[in-house]
Amino acid sequence: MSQLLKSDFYQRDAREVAKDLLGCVINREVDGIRLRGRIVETEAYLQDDPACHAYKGLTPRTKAMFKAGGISYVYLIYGMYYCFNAVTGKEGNGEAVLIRALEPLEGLDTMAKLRKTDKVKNFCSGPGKLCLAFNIGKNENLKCLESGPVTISEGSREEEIYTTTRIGISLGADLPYRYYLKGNQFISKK
DNA sequence: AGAGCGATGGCCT
DNA sequence: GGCCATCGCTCTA
Repeated sequence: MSQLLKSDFYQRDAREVAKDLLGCVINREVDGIRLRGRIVETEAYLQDDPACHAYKGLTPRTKAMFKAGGISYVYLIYGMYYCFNAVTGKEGNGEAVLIRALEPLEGLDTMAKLRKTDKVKNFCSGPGKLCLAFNIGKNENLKCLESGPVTISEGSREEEIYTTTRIGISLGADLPYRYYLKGNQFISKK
């Protein structure tokens, strides 16, 4: 079993963490079954960035973002989907990395049930999809990424990193804060 | 392959 | 009351 990422990994600029998370592995247990997925697509959100939930300051929803890096920030979007973020930076900085897509590694049968599809490429190829596949919801908000219930461990990356603008936002749409692995089949969008 | 759109609920003004 | 860091279905081609 490879090493879990430590808090100092997360307590850096979200853009650096977003790139370094590519190739790392998310671990989760659902009904005694181990689920693992390799991170292949991320987006960085910074406090001085108008697309960031923390842009307007601390609110009940965004309090996780202002804590020290190394915990989760999970929120509900469009009334029906959750998005999973790794909080980054020092305490008091409102920033995080959105995990947008995973390459399924282990527990594919469970993912198929949770996603109600047999198409592996459709299991985790989007932020809402991967939360369904890993059964991540509001209970997983504000949790330590080293102790769980969701953890992230070191991985390997041989692919080149592509950098583009972020998906699904209007403000800050020109900022190049989206990162993904070149040629990977499990990203949400080219 | 791609555009359009409805579902659905919490947060914030 | 308006706005979403989305998804899957339908329609057109």
